[in-house]
Order: sequence, then C-alpha cells, then structure tokens
Amino acid sequence: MPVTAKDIARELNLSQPTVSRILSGDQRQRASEATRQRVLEAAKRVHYQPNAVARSLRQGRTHIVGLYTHYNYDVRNDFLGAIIGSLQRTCASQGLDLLLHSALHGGCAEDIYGRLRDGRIDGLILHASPDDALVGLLGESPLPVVVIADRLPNLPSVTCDDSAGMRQMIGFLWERGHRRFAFLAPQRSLTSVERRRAAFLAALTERGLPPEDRAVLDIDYEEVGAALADLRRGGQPIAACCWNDRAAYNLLRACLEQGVRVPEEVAVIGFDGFLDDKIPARRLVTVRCPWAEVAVQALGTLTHLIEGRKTKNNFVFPTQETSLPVSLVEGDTA
Amino acid sequence: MPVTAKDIARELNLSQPTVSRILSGDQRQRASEATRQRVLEAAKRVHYQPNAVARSLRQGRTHIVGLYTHYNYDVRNDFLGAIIGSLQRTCASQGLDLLLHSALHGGCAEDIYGRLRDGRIDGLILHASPDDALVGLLGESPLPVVVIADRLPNLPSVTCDDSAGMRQMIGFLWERGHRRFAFLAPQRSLTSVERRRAAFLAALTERGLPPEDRAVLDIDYEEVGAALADLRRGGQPIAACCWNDRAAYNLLRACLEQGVRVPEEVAVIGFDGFLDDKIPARRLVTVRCPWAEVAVQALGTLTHLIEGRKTKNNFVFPTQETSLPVSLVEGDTA
DNA sequence: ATGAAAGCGCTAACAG
DNA sequence: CTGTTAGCGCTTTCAT
Repeated sequence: MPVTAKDIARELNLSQPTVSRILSGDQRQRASEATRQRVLEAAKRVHYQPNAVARSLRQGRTHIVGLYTHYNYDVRNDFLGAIIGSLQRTCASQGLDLLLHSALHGGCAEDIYGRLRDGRIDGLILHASPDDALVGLLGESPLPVVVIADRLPNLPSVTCDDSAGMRQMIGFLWERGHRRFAFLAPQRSLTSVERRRAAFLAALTERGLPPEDRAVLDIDYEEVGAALADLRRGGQPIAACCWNDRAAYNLLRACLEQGVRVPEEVAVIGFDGFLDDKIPARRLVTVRCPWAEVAVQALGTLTHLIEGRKTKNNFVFPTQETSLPVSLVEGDTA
Repeated sequence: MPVTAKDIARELNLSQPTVSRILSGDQRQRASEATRQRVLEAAKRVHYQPNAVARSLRQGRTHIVGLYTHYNYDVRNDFLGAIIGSLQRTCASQGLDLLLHSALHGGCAEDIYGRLRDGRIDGLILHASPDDALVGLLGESPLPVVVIADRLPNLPSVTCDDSAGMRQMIGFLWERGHRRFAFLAPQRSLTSVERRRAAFLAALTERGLPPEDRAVLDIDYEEVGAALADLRRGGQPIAACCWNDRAAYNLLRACLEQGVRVPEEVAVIGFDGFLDDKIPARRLVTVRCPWAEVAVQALGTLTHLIEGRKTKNNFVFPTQETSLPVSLVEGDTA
C-alpha cells in the first residue's frame, strides 16, 4: 500500500532508477535541476519513504547492530541498563539502530547463532560467558562481533581494567588499616571476576598478608546472608570486597538487618560504580567502571569491523582488547 | 559470502524454490522424503541460515516491533526499564524482536515518522506527549500503533487506572487523618497526570475539604527543594502526593537533607510502585502500576492489529483504551 | 512432487 | 543527464 519509487516514476513519466537516484541523494551523477525538483516535489507530496528492507537486501547492510547478553539480565540490571543506554545514544548519533536479542528466546546455541546471522544485523555487541557454546560459533563466524566487559577468546573486546581496580581497592583499604580481607565471587566463571580475584590475591600477597587473613567466597546473590556469618567468624573486623555493586548492596542490607556495624565490623566494598541516588542512606565504596564508555568504544570497534569487511582492510585483531581505566569512589562503607 | 538456498539447490541439482519450500517448512505441499532428507542434510552441513531481510521484503513483514519514546528517557529510567524489560520478554516468547527507536535520533517529527515507516518494523509501541507532532502523523498512518501509559487521541492505548489510583491514595491518606494535601505535577502535560490531578481534586472536594487546604504545584524534578518550602509554609503538616515515584524520592531526599520529619511534617506519596530494594531506608507509600502487564497487553493489541491488517478484520477501534487496575502499596512515608 | 517464472523495492553497472 | 538491464534471496503462483 505504501508508495514506491516506481509509483512516482510512473506519475512523472520517468524511469524508476532516476527517481531512486535523486531521492537517495546520489552525488556522483546529478539529474537536471528541472526533473530533480519535480521528483522532490512529488516525493514530498505523497510522503514517499524509501523501503529500508529493500535497500538492505540490495546493499547487504541494514544499519542495525544487535546486542546479545548471555545472562538472563533484565534491562533493569544496572550494568545492562548502562550499556543499553549508552549504546542507544551512540547508535542514534551514528544513524544506527539497536536490536535487542536475548537468551530469553530460548533454544540452543545453534538456534541463537542462526538468528544472529540471518542478515538483520550488521554486527553484534556481545556479553557472554566463556563456556557458552555460542562464543565458539561466533568466533568462527563472518559476523562482526565485539565483546564487552568480560573478555572472550578469539574475539575483540572492550573491558574495564579489573586488575587495576582491585589493586586500587586493596590499596585504599590497606591505607585505612584493614588487615583482614575477603573476596566475594559468584559461582559462575567470568573473565572479569577471575582477574579481580587474581589481583586481590596478588595485591595482598605483595603486602605480606598471611594467607589465613584472606579468603575467597564463592557465593551467589541470594546467599550473602550465609556469607555474612562466615565473614564474622572469629569476631575480628574484615573488609568484604564484593565482585560487583549488586552483591555489595545485598551484603550491606544484610548487615543493616542483622545489626552488623559497617564499616567497623564489616567493611563493604563494591565494584561497578552504580551509586544509589534515591535515598542518601550509605555511600558505597566502589570502583567506578566506565560502562557507558565501554559501550561507545565497543560500537566504534564494531563499526570499524563492519566497514573493514568490505574493503578487506580489517585491522582489528581478533585478540585485541581495549581496557579502560577505572577509579575508586570513596564512601562511608569502608 | 553466506550460503543461500540457491547454492544448496545447485549442489543437489534441485530448483531453488524446492529447497526453499522444504527449509521453510511449507506444510501444504510436501516434498518426497528422499529429497527432503537430502536438503535438510545439506542445509545442516553448510550451516544454512535463511536471509531474514529477503524474506521480509517478500512477505512485507519483519517480525520486529519498534518502541518509540518521545521523552529523552534513558533505559535506566524506572518506567522505561520496566516497559522494555517486559516487552523484551514478551517479544521473545512470540518470536518477535524489539527495535529501540528514540527521540535521540534528532530530526523533526516528519523525519522520525519516516524512519518509523521505512518498513523495518511491523508495528509500534508508543509513549508520547499529546503535543508531539508525531502523534498526529501516526494517527493517520497505516502503521499499527499502540500507545502506552498516556492515552493519546485516535490511537488505541493501554494505560493504568490513574483515577482509581489517586482515589485509593486519597482514601488511604484521609483515613490516616491527613487534612492538608498537595499534588505535585510536572510542567509538561501528560494524560495520566491530568487524570491524577482531576481525581485528586474530585476526591478531596467529595470529602468536603476546603479549597485552601489543597494545592497543585507544577514543578520539575529539580525544583522539589523549592517546592518543599512552599509545602511547609504555615508550618502545618501536609501530604504531598507526587505525580510519580521519582518525584517522590526526590522530595523524600530533600526532606531528609533539610531535617523535615516524614511523615509527621510532610507525608510523601508516590505513584508507580518502583520500590527501592538496595537499601532499607524508607519504604515509600505509592500506587503500584502494573507496567510489565501494560507492555504485555500493548504487545497483544499490537499483534492483533498487525494480523488484522491483512484480513481486513481489524476489530481494534482507534479509540479503544485498556485500563489496568492499580493498587496502593503501604510504607512508612505517610 | 518439482520446476519455471514472477516479483517484493531498491541500487548499481552500463548504455546511450 | 536518463533509460535499460540486472540482481540482492526469498516466497508464491502456476505449470507440469
């Protein structure tokens, strides 16, 4: 039902390509000013809108980038919210659109992989776990992919400097006199967490802390209550370095509910930099990760990868990693 | 570079349509089991993935729905987060994908309208202001559109029962002895806010409250500090009914910062039901709006509209409004 | 049960 | 400067 270039051509006794050339602003070969005006006038009059699907089919390019997150994160997840928010903004400024894929689609890795390479997206921003079968498939795929937050083998990635962040955190805590430490990590394996864990242990070892004064607890969000009991065993003060802010906030809440004094008995430190601004209750000590900038950089690399695909001038190495600096945010919980 | 149905056909000495028929699971006319197996085997072997863009062009249908929000909301906005989260989930379960448009694209209403009807989406979920020029354009457009949260003329919409919510709120406050009231509204005009405002005034008038004991303040988020001074003028206790939760949280913070006792001096009540679960500081009294369900219903109506477009059996009236029930959430701020 | 032909709406190459 | 031709990859109709 919508009006096509052919319709306009017929009405003006022109060929369809001529109309198309004028309306798509082809610079190389101009039309005569007379026909040009006639076409533009007619197009505006009938509210002509070129069909993007047809154009995409012809050009093999959709100007849509996909976002796929392995985890069942909701947009309300602070991390994903920051990423999507920034991606949306950046896409908009570059004339791109953002298509949200999700693990929620169900189906196996093969199916999801199929959906990702059905031609509707030019490239993909990916956040996934190393043990996701999809990662291997994407690694061998011609689909341009850029990984964010948690580095994956064989794919270019944009991350935060997890090691530096953890070192800053330990340095800060050490200066404030803390001498007992715990690192709270999730059950599942993530590159960023492994790096934070390694830096945690290294930083404390360097400072000559005896091994019995540091612990690594593998717990999930729901189990921070139980973890709190572990942390308080022995009754000495301890600094709980949480693998991310959400874990830290959960721990903080458990402390408040159980009457544990923060930071005197348990110091609580996060990692992400999601500050809660609704109520001025406690200001979490945390490491600010520039997630918005991660998204911007990732999209930049992705665009580069997409452009390079045509010209064979693809200078992005699959092992390339862009690691962005982080910074400590002081608060009152440590 | 990717393998097409034609490639498979050539390899198996079949015609391309035959391959396509088998792989697209055409029920009506089956192929012989022999060729069927050959085709399926070959497709799997070469990781054939049908091109969705070509299919969309042919069928005039993309199985993508768009989301457009007039406001410069970020996904991190609680409202938008709830909507997108629910939309994503529901789309996934129906084999649809979600394309995020946004006012950020810049450009005038005409341009945005063009982008929305360039054939990439089958239909649109819309949140906009009545005075957005885009609304008029969409009202006359063949593009299926369903409005959420704030009803718009000439387009089907799914909303929350704003009047009932406000009446519940006033009833609750009245029972608790409040006799001075203020309604905090934003500067810009929104259907939902107008309804809440009207219900606010009506409910208080019904109860015989003298007009001097109720006020309507048109303020923006940033100005709640100034509003607080207004509210406290005269020194008598007052119930501040905020037009949404974000405004309420801002007011709450201003109260805490200025040492105003809540709810003794100023009672703070929100509208939305976004409870802050990070820190157990204060539990906001608010009206829970089922935004997730709003999204589900909107997508249902949209799907109906899209299907109906073909069969001409379009039973959705442009003036139809689905209004979902809301419920009061008690807390400690009123 | 399969092949042949057409066409979705557009852009790109080549004539003239 | 403009028209002709071709084709992106698929589905659909009509033959056989």
